[in-house]
Amino acid sequence: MIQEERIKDLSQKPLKKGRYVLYWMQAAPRVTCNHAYQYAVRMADHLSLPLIACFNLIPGYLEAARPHYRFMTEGLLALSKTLNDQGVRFVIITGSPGAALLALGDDAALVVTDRGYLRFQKRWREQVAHELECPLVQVETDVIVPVTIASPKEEWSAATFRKKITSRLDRFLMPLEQKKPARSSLDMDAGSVKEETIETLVNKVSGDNPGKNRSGQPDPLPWSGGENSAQDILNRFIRENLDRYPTYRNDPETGVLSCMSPYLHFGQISPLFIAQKILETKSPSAGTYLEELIVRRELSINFVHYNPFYDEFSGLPDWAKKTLSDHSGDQREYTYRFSEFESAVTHDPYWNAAQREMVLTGKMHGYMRMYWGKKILEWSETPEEAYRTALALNNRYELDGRDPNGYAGIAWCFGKHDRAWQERPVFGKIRYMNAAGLNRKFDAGRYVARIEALGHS
DNA sequence: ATCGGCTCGCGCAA
DNA sequence: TGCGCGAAGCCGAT
Repeated sequence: MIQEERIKDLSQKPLKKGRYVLYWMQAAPRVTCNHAYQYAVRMADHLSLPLIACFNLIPGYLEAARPHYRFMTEGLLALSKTLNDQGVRFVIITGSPGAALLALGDDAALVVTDRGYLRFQKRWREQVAHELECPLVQVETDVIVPVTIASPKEEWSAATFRKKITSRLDRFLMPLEQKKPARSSLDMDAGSVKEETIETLVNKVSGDNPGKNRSGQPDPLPWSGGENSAQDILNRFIRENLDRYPTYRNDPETGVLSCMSPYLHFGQISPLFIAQKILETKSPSAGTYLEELIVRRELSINFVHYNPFYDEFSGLPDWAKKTLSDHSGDQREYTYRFSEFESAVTHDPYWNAAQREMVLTGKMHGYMRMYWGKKILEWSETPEEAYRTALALNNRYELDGRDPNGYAGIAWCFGKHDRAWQERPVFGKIRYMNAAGLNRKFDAGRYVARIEALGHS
């Protein structure tokens, strides 16, 4: 079922006479459990037209984050095969955002797309909606509950948001029927559009300079992209670790996490699909996992959607900005600059291990992310600088960087979605964390040893 | 080991 | 306007 609240006509233009329906697949490059894809299939069948799908690569991203680009490309390679099996031609285009897409859109009766919540994703869709001659219809599929339905405003905390979103699961946590289009588009031409072949893309990322990229991050990272990989990892998580999840999710040495965040970030798996699989197990641990997947994840989306300053210090709540500013001049026991944080050379072996885990694997353990962010706040000249450092490192090295969860996660370290605590130097009333806390939860020494071994292998 | 206090502002009842 | 509630941790008292 595709709830009408997921669907938004972005331009209110009349249908055009076209050769096909185009699904501009951007935030959700997957076939399984994709409301936007299913909407496009239905519209194509309804109009008796074939369906073509396209993905627009942004060149600027390429140089900045090679392992990320590779992960995405692996996903696209698999996706291309799956789409072809369904009789859908898949066109990959590059070049400045817009131009090639508009050319493809020239021959379309309508264009369907998925929804993103970050500034550039919104702007991009607005611009394309404006410039296309046919309608652009957006279908929201990377959330269980559409963002504006979950709440009409920026939420204060998980507590205020939880009631609202859970009350809407009845309607939105519903299976989506998977249909193939009736007509094939495999032998259609894409007009004047300059296409990238998958082979070219793979060569671009694997040909020159394998091993390490500019940032010192291994290439490839120990993850392979694509919806099949995502589903395999999910199945293994359910089989081996879901039951232990509530007890051990804060223990990086037990390794019980689902590791879905990179796949969710790139849209290679659907949160609805994950939630259904988890619920099917009837495991007593389902509730704890779904709290993270639904309440926390969609709270992050609520944050970036409603807060225009989601990536700056100024987006924090007033009490947090005030208390941090009050303590801006406090003496810091240690201070480091960006490059020192980046190369993991602080005095703290736990912090360094967390930073190295992120660089070496593309995914820092969730519990360490809190400690890591708190310490950047503690050891930077100013809270504003700390905020920039944490966000830049997160975006550069985490495979799930530049995700709503990343922005909300960093903001949380600085008080967002949290409460005030006993006032202390540097932090003010922001929640404090220290190394003793790590050792209360797990054997932090073993964690350090394991990460060091990773670096030498 | 376990427990209460720390502290804020939302959201609802009056 | 007032009050109950919740919140991914620390710290010190028991």
